[in-house]
Amino acid sequence: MHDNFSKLNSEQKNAVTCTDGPVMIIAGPGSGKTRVITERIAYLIQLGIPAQNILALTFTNKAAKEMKSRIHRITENANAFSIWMGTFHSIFSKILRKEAHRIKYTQYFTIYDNDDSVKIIRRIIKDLNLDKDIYNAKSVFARISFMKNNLIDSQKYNNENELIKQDLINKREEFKTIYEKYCNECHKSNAMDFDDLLIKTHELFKQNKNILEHYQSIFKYILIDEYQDTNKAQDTIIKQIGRQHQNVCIVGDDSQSIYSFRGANINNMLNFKMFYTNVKEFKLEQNYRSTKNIVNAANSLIAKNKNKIEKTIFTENKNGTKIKILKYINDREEGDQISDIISKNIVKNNTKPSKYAVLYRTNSQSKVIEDGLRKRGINYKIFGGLSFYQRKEIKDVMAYLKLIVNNNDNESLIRIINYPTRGIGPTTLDRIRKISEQEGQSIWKTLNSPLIEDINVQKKTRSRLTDFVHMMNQLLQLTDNNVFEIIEELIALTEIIHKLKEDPTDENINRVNNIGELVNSMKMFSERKNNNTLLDFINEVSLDETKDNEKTSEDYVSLMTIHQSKGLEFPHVYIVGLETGLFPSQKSIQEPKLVEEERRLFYVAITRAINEVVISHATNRFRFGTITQSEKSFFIDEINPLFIEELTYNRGTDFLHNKKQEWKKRKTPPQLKNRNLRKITTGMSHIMNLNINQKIIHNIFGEGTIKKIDNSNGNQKITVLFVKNGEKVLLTKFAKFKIIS
DNA sequence: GAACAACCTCTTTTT
DNA sequence: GAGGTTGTTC
Ligand SMILES: Nc1ncnc2c1ncn2[C@@H]1O[C@H](COP(=O)(O)OP(=O)(O)OP(=O)(O)O)[C@@H](O)[C@H]1O
Repeated sequence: MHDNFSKLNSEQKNAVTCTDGPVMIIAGPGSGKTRVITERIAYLIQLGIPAQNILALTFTNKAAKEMKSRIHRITENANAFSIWMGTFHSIFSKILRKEAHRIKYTQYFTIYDNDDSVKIIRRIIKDLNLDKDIYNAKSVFARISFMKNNLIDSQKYNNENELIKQDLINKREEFKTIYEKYCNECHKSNAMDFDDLLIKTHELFKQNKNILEHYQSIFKYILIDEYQDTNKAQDTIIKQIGRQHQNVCIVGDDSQSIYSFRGANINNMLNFKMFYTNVKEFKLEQNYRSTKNIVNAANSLIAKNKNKIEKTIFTENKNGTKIKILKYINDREEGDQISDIISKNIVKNNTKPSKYAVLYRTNSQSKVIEDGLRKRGINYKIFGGLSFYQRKEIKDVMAYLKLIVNNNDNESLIRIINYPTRGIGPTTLDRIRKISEQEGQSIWKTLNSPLIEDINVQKKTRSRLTDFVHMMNQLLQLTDNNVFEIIEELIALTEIIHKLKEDPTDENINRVNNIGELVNSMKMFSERKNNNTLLDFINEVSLDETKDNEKTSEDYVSLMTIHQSKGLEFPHVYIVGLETGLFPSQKSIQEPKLVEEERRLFYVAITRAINEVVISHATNRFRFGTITQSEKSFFIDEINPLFIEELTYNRGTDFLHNKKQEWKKRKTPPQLKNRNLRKITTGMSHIMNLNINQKIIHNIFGEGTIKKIDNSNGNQKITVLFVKNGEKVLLTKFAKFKIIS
């Protein structure tokens, strides 16, 4: 009855057609999990299930986009487009806008990004006169975020003895106060951070039975991709909705769990069977994506992880070529040469740029690749990173726009009250904030009221304040105009561009251009038929959902972090920067658990490839304004040497025309095998002469006392209680520390 | 009190 | 390489 079924194997078919009741698919990369989800959606619609009753969730916007286009490919049914599909955050934000009044927000609430959140927390810490080194704003925020994602609010925190103990050890007695103040500040500003989008949804459903029932009756069929990366908040909301109809289909792979830093927990997936009744479980073992060599290499890598569900992953695809390991003298050379190889292969094999992807651990690595590709005139697109909308000048303009929609947004007001500079400095601002705090109202309310007369400032400053209020009031009138008119008026009234042009440094010219681009995109936005209000615009920007300019060509080399590449596939994959300290990250190296997660990340990277994987590393890298030396990542040596070949590059020769001579095989695989095995064993038997209660000083965690020493399997682990950072498990092989007693 | 320049600090990964 | 913080000048 359905053409595409011919393209499914029998297990996949079963998973697709088993539409009633809870279904769980745990399977390896490239085994068709996403395909099963998309086919299932098409199948449900074909069965006559109204599209509005289907909820399909993903973690990233890119995954959502990918799934939409896959559905587009397999069904002509126009209905398919009215399913609820998107990231958790975007779907929940829609629900929250609609129901905001029930949880004491208005539908115009602002969404704060991480920078906004950290700034607010920094301000709170300063207001409380706390030590900014002990209360590092970023780590306090990370901790708040972690708790929110685990549904621990500031009240529940009181019962979390373990967490309280950690904070005491870290000398952060006031953590709870900050947490409370932060939540208050957001609420008073009618603003939610990313995590609030989850926990407020949870709260909404918990407190309003009828609302929950309403959404249960809408979302009769729920499908979620990459379930291994759900956190507690997300898992709980799905349970709230899903328990009614039990038609929940989850798909995931524990070996691809790479988001534990934002609270993801694979136990959510593993416990699925306990919450729902009669869970049907499907296993997909055949990889349809990659060559045998790639599958084998990936298998040999992930075998090094102790923590995993055993799975067999095999493929019937052709053998393919070995993974190439390339070594360069520095990062510039790496970027340049990788670009060169891609550029030449595009010509040589007559392939499209879109068949190539360059993947990396950190966003900052994109720079050198970008330069190389641009130099050669190759189309490329960088995903993520410091996006356009995170640039200072754009955030400044956006802050005005957010204020127009939600004038209680303190954070945005503080951002722009003196931008462009208009003589309202920190002291004045502090006074206004104090009064607002006393009155229990937003800063704007204070400014826009007779209270402005009570602020203890000089005449001059007061008139600056009233000028500002006057200007803002003019802007606020524009709320319902079209977004293009708003931005034009905003630029005219604030003189932002005018002031930047007065001092035409390169940087400022760039800023003017960027603002120009923002104006352009708002112009395009304003020409939409619907969903074209300022609130819509801000919402899309905040959730990073901005539709790409249709104008840009589709044919480009993709540059992205491995995190973003999850769920995607490319014929040719280049993984750059495989250096210990970068990948795995310096911050992970010390804790075995984190190393395992990084290893999974590498696993994800390799398994994105259809035909070819090329891995590179550089001996010198420009980081932190200085050149740092780095060694080849030990992850490379964990791949069975049978599946890789290491090559070293001779500068100044031409790769394309005379491959054999340019790329000299540095080691033949058998030699390599022995060499590496020896290396790993010597590396492992790294046992230092240490004693319990010895004091050490660590390069990152500072002073601490050794509490436990574990010499089993030659890989010495020590448990250290740090004065400032609490207890950590370190591998002495990697940890940088000195013994001080 | 505000503005600007000079220093310091920190960069994992995402919504 | 961009934020915040500190120091100096107006
Ligand atoms: N039965 C099949 N026959 C042929 N090709 C298939 C089959 N099932 C899936 N594929 C193809 O295999 C590739 C991988 O599928 P898909 O992306 O759904 O896998 P996945 O399990 O979601 O992978 P990952 O977990 O790595 O994201 C896709 O190109 C898909 O079209």
